[in-house]
Amino acid sequence: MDESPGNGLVADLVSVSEAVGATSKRTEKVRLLAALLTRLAGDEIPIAVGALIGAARQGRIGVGWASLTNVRAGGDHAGGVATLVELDRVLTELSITTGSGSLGRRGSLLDDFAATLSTAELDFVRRLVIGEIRHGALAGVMTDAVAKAAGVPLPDVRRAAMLLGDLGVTAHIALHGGSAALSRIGLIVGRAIEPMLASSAPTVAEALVVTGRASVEWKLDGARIQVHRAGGDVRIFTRNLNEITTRLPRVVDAVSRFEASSFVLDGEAIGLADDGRPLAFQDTMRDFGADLQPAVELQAFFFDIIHLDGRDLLDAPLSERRRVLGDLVGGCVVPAVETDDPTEADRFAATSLATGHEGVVVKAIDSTYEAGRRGSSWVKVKPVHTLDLVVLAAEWGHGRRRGLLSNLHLGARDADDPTRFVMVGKTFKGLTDAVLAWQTARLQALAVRSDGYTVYVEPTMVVEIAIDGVQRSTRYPGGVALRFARVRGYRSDKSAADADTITHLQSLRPGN
DNA sequence: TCCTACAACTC
DNA sequence: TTCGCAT
DNA sequence: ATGCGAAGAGTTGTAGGA
Repeated sequence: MDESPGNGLVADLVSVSEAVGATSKRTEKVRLLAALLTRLAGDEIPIAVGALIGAARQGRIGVGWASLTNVRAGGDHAGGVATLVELDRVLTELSITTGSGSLGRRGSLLDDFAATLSTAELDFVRRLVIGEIRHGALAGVMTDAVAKAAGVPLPDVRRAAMLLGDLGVTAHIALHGGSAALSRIGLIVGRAIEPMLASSAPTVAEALVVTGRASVEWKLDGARIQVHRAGGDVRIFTRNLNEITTRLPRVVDAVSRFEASSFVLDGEAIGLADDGRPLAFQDTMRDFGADLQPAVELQAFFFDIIHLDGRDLLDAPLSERRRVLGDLVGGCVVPAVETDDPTEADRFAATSLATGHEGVVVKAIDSTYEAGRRGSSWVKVKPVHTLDLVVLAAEWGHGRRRGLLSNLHLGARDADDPTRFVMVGKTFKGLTDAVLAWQTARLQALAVRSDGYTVYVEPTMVVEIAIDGVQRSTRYPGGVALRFARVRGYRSDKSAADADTITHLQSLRPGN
């Protein structure tokens, strides 16, 4: 691909991105990127950071299943066709090689394009150029490089980037002001920071082993929200820092009455039925996703507070944050109990489930608010259901799963007709490389027909599938679909006649 | 104008 | 969102 | 321990073709 002679920045970006793409060693990437950062002028730093995050991983990226799947099956994760078209333009302006051909025709050359850069990278660069960039996915290598270039501790850079929501600006500050300048950065009410995330454990007892004494809290099955109020100005953000203030009038109204002048709250938006039980997730999302008419129904329940009246609470222990939270939000608090006793915690979790909620989150009682991180301080526990289902077909994988049959079509047995199976979902999760290789051979041997990307097989293989639950579906003929299905393992000891029935799955639907 | 495919978002 | 793999 | 890549279910909103 030819590169037009650009200015110094572009030339640097191109050469460094090529060098970075040529090595698979993370430390070497970091060294190269840091070296570039140290020789850039001030206002070049933010743009370079974003552009390089895209380029940094060039050459070791998958093919990008998303483009294909998006076009054919209506999936997502791709960033979309329009995004790719725009990015092609952006990258051309930056004289960064983007692979072969143009992207003028929808769906035509997406695979070639994605083979060169991942869609997530492209989206990151697009957002950089149109001014939406935030610290986010794929910033790991770059964060390391910024710390190295500035000669400051990595945690300082992470913290600042998290609070500013912008790694480019953070790099600028780090390179010019060092640790001292970074440490002066605080949370700004009105600007979203990355929410703290939770790991997961199979049981409450195991979660408690990780956390020690904990606040055990109901896990509500809604949408994560971060609510800022500065004086009378309320802003609400999603988990991915999208602003959705106007969609949640009831929440705006509620927090407007809290008696404080400024605060930042972390919580969940969810709809409740008249009897107080939570709406099905998809019904909460119907309101949450609707931009045109506001979701009057959805209300907020808060489980954390990270700022109050000029004081950042990020470094305060959870025990104190919960106290402050309770005083501020009153009844809008997520039910919680503080304990280190597995039996008591289990009882509390059972209450959550009995009320219709998802489970619990077990949070170390002394932990600070580690924004943007998925540490061990928060551990979620949800019940797992297991089913035996029949493999009806498998789709060829993309990227690192190219050449392997990956995504399984799962069917439940029709109790009345042993020759019929009702598809209830797909899964690609839980498969090790060894199982992937084995099933590729096995399923091809069982193939009855193939259309180039899906291989349909004799319905004889039984897989044990773990799910979080089932939901009503209009897509699948049985009216039921699996939620978060993953493979536990093949059950070669079982035949299709032993598989769970569609009737059984239907009985699992909420409301039955 | 209706309908479908796609995009962007939640989990 | 879950999970497996690489670092 | 952390980040990445594989790809699932649902929802609303919109561009564009019939």
